[in-house]
Amino acid sequence: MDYLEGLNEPQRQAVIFTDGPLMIIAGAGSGKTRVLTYRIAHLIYHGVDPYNILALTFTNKAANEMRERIEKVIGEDAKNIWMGTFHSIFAKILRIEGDKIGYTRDFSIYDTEDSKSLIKSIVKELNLDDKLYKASTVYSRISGAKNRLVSYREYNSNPIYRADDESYQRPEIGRIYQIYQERLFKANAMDFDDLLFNTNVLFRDHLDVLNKYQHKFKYVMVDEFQDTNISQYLITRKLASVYQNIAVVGDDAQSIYAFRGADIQNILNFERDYPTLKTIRLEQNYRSTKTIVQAANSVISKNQAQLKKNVWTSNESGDLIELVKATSDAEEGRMIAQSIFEDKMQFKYKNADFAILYRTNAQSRSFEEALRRMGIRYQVVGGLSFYQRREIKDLIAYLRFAINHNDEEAFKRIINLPKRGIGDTTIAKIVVIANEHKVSIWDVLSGSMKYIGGRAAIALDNFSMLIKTFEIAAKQKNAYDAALEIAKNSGLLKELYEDKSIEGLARYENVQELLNAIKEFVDNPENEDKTLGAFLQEVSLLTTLDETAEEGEDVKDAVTLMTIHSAKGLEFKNVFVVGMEEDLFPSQMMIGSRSELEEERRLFYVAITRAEKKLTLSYASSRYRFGRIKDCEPSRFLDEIDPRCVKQKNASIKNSFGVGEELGLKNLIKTNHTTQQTVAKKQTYKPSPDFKPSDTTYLAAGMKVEHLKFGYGLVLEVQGEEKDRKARINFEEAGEKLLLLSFAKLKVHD
DNA sequence: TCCGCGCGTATTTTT
DNA sequence: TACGCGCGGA
Repeated sequence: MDYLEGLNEPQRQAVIFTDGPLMIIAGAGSGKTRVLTYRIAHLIYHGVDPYNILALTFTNKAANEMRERIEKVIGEDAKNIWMGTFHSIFAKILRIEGDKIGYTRDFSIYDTEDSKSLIKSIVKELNLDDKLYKASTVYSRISGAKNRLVSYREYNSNPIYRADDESYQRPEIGRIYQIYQERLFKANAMDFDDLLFNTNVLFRDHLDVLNKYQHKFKYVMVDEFQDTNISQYLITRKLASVYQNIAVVGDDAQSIYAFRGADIQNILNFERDYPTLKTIRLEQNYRSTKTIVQAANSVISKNQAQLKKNVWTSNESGDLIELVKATSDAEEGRMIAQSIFEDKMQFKYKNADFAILYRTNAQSRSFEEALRRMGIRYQVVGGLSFYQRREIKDLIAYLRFAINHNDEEAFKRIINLPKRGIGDTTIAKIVVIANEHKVSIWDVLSGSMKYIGGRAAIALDNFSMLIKTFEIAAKQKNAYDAALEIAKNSGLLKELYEDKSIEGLARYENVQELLNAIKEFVDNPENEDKTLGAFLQEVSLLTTLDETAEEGEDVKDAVTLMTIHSAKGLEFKNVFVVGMEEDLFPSQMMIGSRSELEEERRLFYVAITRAEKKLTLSYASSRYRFGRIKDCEPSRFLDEIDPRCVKQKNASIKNSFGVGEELGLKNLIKTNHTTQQTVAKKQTYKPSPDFKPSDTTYLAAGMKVEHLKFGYGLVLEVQGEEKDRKARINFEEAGEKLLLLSFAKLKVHD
């Protein structure tokens, strides 16, 4: 059993303790994946049928990686392990067993966009105020309920929920929830949360089914246990209740998905539910330098809610953490890019040894620009997924509708695409009629003469005939041939082809790329089922993170840019955690309560612990956000790091003069904050009530800011020694340009 | 029904 | 900024 060699004692324990409940508390960098991999290999090596193993991971990527690693140890058998995300595994089971709860195997999976769109239509139909009942608010409320296994019936019968909603002036959420659920069901569709919720229902109401899977999954493993919600926890508990061979691996310090219903409470419940539980702590960090581990520990120790553990390392001390202060987001980008460039030169690093981590996707821009300018290759992970692009969603909607004629959201997307002269009025009418007559959308469509009549009926009739041919294609042909036929005959491909704009060209190529992906799916010998339905199943649960994993063939040497959330589970030699500013990180929306702040702190902990050798933290003293410049304070998290781990590196310019104060411009920009909207609209500057003439600011050396105009940029008309001088300052680069101005000033004095 | 314009407003993380 | 929505004209 050579795979046991090289493991430390707790790791070895975690691998060989196979029978009975086990909880592995795995600190960052403690070799968790290795342990999980060997554990599964160990089971199979000792005669356990891979088919009896269920391994639940957080991302598809994690599952695939683990499968590959297990394959290296035990070979082909690894293919038969049931390994995947909660959502994909239970979607698979629901495909098989869904008929018992009223779904067919072709049910659609609504993504968040579909769900919100459905909520939007319901709010409209109920004539509710869509400002009050914003789709995102309603969605998160419903989602939260489902993750706690609260059905709409309970929601509506329990006065607590209603009282809560009423306190926010939204008493109708329960009603929307009910209609939303009914509409999903009618559409033969489930949203993400339903995949878990309905699995719970299935196992609760159909003991024979539960029994079948309880006996099938003799060994259950859950990775990233700290990120599971109640709904997921209950599923695993049920599944493991016969054999009790359940092993969970997690780190409470890395729980960063509470916003999605993840509950650290699960760890505590786990101890309560399994009195014979064995707990193993993996505390030795193999990844990072002493400095980084120490910094991470010092930060996380500020949290009250945590399990005690002592992460340590025998690695070398390594470099101090560098703290970079920049004056603007643009400068931050340049400084980081410069730093990467220098480190590459000095230490012969590859691009791929660097990662830039940020709190929000929108922050990637300044780094992209700076890296591009320096000719450093980079890849941005996350953001808008390929499968979320409009044209891709459009074609997929056609494919979905060909298979599931009741898919309301797919229907709404494609019915008038390309234009068929069927407008919003008709679409709304169809939906309303379907609901009033208690028939499906498809019934209304195919019987349009009866239900609608008139001119629209002809168009609808043609459409339903078209869909029927697609249905036949989907049934008789393989996924690729069917998709190609649909893309062509729907007119979608033609319309995109005729759009010769740059975006249009890109969209056409994207659709081609989707078709290629379907072709690959069909050609892949590992896929037995080559139907369109099978492809859609694969695709509906893919995320942005999975895409980069699949592009593995042409791995380019690139700096990685991504959010901290996406970085979980990854490691890089050099990590930059950027935008370390109060309100940005921790995010201003998150610091309402202690627990929210603590989640942000865990996020910071995750960021720090991605680094192996060198960690750099940066922040800007002013930042361009949402079309305006904002003064920024350094993040409180910076003060929480053990000061012995940090050394400062200032922007060279920033030292000489503070942008705002020195030039008096801070006031002006601040004043402008209060009148932002007006300014943007009228394109002229309107002083706010507290803007007194005395606020007119002297730049220096007789340059007087006489007049301010805000439009696309900030226009300063400067009067003084150089009477006619005007400086046009683009908002985006204001920080930088203002500095240039002050340089100019100095030169005058010379 | 469709299209374009202008306005207002939202800004987190992802299965 | 950038996106979505509503309104008005064709």
